[in-house]
Amino acid sequence: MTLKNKPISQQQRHSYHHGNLSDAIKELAIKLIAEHGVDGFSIRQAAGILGVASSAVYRHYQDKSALLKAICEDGFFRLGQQWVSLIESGVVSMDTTPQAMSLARFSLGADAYFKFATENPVVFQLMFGPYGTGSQDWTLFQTHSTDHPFAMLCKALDELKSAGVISEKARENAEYLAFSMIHGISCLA
Amino acid sequence: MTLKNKPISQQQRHSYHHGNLSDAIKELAIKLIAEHGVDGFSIRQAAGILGVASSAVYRHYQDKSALLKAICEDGFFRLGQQWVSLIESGVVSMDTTPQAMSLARFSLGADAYFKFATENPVVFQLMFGPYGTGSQDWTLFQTHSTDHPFAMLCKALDELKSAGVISEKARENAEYLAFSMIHGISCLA
DNA sequence: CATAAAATGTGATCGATGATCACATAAATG
DNA sequence: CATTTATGTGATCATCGATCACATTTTATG
Repeated sequence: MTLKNKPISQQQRHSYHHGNLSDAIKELAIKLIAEHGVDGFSIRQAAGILGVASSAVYRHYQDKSALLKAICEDGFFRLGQQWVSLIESGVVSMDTTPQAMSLARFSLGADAYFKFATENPVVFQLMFGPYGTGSQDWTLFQTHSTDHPFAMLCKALDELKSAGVISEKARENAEYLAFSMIHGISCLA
Repeated sequence: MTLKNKPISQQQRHSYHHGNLSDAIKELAIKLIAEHGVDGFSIRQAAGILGVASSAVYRHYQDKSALLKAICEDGFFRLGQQWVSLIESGVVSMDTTPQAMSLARFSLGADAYFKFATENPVVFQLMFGPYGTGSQDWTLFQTHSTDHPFAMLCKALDELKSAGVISEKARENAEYLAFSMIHGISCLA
């Protein structure tokens, strides 16, 4: 969803319209889930804290699971962003050979992934839980946005192949193996 | 919990006492969760299917989460069992060197883990979800039973070190890395 | 600017759920 | 056989997710 226009910090007093309920409830949900667990989280309670009727939430999300899924989408988006910004931060600018470049880029992906998992444990668990990729549909993975972590991983692997760091054979379906390893490591962090 | 005495298949008609509600509800829960998801599962519905009052379930489990946690414990127990039986199946008996032995044993652990994940997707997801190791307490990991998968992994790694396959340095905290990798790979299967 | 349309929030309400209770019945024990 | 313990029943409560007609605010349109 990529953050709306209005400032979040502004605790606007009761003016019938909340102004940014769509984002505020996602933010609050993450906090509440961290405290009371996923199934300890209720839309009613969250709405109450925000000083809003629970039914108002359903203007923005069809469902409780839709809200949680939206949080997951945010997570994938932010993870991709952090990966990009890590690459663009110029850490690899000193390297010269394409081999070293592609390797560094790949490694930065793992770093971003790991960092995200440790800094956003709730969202991370949600992303790969029943509401994220663990859900029935894999739409969260099938996005073709170039910013999507999975797409970026594929690109990083392609670069590794082009640079000759890994063989054509090793490249085949390597995204699943690489993703699994990075994910597994991040899981227990 | 390791399976009670009575046969499960026997669909005993209404005799006030169910006879094996404790196990039957776990078994049914796994099926229902596979169909309707974790939060689509309700104790009432499950009890109804078993022809029993929902309150009866609370004689065996304090809580809904207690029921799910029990399913996770079963999962860890069975996973450990399958690992052991895989080792004892004699697949490695032909190898002679301790190096090859320890390596084979380690590899069998990964096999068992992967096999379990693919054959029991619901339980596996539960085991590492909010009710398993993802929950607040890590008691499911802190068990000192030698049959526990994590304990067995540590043993397998110790064997690798003793056999000289890996160095003392590489052994340090390797259980976390190894477990993470195996887990990550099994996750996406 | 006025007013219609769209977006957002309200309060009431429904059925289902998790959980607890006193009570009933079966099984185990001596 | 009698008593204790394990197990199941039905009623009940508060809470939840979700939907509804209606109210209010914002936005767009003539």
